[in-house]
Amino acid sequence: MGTHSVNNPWVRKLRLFAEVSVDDERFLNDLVRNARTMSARQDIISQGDLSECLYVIIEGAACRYKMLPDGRRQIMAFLLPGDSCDVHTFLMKRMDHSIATLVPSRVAVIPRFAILEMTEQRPRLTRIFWWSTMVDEAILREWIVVVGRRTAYERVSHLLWETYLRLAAIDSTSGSSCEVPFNQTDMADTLGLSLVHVNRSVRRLKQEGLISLEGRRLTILDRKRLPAAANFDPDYLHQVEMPISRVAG
Amino acid sequence: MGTHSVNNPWVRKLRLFAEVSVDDERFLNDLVRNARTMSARQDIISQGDLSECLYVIIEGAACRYKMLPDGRRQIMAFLLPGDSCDVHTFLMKRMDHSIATLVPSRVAVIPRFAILEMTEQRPRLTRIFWWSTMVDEAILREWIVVVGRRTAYERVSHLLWETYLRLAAIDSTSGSSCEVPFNQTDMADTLGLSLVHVNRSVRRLKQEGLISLEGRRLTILDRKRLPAAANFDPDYLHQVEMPISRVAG
DNA sequence: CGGATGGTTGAAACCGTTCAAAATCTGTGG
DNA sequence: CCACAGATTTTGAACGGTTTCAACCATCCG
Repeated sequence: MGTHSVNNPWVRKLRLFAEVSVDDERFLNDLVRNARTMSARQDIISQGDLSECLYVIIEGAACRYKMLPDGRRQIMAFLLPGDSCDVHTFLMKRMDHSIATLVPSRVAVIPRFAILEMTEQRPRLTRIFWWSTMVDEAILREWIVVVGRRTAYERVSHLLWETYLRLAAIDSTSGSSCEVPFNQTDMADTLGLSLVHVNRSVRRLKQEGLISLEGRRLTILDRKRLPAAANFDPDYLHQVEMPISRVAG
Repeated sequence: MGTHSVNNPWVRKLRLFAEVSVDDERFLNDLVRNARTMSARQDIISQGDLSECLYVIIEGAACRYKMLPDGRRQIMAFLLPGDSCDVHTFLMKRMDHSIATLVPSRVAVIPRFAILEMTEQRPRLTRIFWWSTMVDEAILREWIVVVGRRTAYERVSHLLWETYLRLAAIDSTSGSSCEVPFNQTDMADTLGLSLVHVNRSVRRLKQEGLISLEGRRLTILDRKRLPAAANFDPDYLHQVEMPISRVAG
């Protein structure tokens, strides 16, 4: 009935980087027990809040975003099951951005003292945790290249391929298909484009036979040409090379 | 002759976040002794390199950047005296981006074992260090909003004001003037704009009496209207509020 | 003084936006 | 099973911010 160890997406995510001991796993499972159920499009934390807990996505998906005074929105990250708002963040007094669910989700709320306990008593686990935040940062850097120096067509290809790879790493794909956590409006606010132009770029990708996308169901039709269209750098996701060969029995 | 403690910009930078003990200061001063002198426009580390050391800018300035196969460049961060490529980075095997000097610089090269020693024996210092990487990340996130959702005019204003504030925090301004570490081509590659359009936005800022910019000499002529033009969020730099009141005697 | 680097300007072309409307899909309640 | 509202996707047409191309100018420095 309760959460099974193997079903704890946090553990599964961290396993992408290194072995997690049975004891560490128990520790993480305890932390995850009281997960909060949230509906779609709800703030987990809002800009200006004091962040006193660490949030980990157990099920569903969320995004980090910022609003400009006139209503323009920019999404700066997607959080998938096993992802957390970085350890750092909650050490800072005030949030300088918001995090909101994109779909109905379950979010574990981990009190500050538990993390402090971890950093003091579980150095190995802490290091694995660090590693995962490094990858988050690498993604952030790559996104700057995406919005700063890529065309609309490249941007859309890039986001779709990256998302597919990230979902694949946590076993959330079936074959060449997956359920992306965003709609086209979200894509626009992520890529620094207008909704209309995102739609046209998607259309072109469909017409060229690289993808199919119906609602949130994405299917990769050409695993070579899609990343090529994005000018995709195969290196920045670091971890993704392992998980593919990882394939638990 | 040698580097004086008070002149160690690394210590000065970390002092923006919290007290640094005399002993910790000595430790940092030792690390900084053998700084490497570099000319302008030279890679400190290149994409693909194994990063085995931590680099700290002692004098001058550098930038983190990434190239696309066809030569497009995107700058993802400016590193000022006291800044380091994050602790994280050098724990990763391969660099997924490059770091290069922008002007003649001195760069401290700190071996891996020294950092490991620090993280194990100097928890307080390690925490301060962490804090500073948090701010770097916050800047990174803000830059995504800059390139993703702001107009050219806003972007240029934003970069100039942010740079002025960061230089002010490390006592590298004289009154309303400072020496920015980049030229207009660098600005273009930072803001996701063409050189020509950066130039026009700068011209407009001059005409409107918000700034003066001759070569790299920037003077803020209107401390209210410049950040307003940028839609500047006063919060994301977190640390800057302290340093201003800090004013060492 | 000549060569290099960085800044400035004009005109035309283009990529992406904006505005506006229609089509499709989903869930809800009658 | 249908009607209806709300959200999301799709399409067309006109506009405009930004880029590109192509000069020209200024400054620095050996």
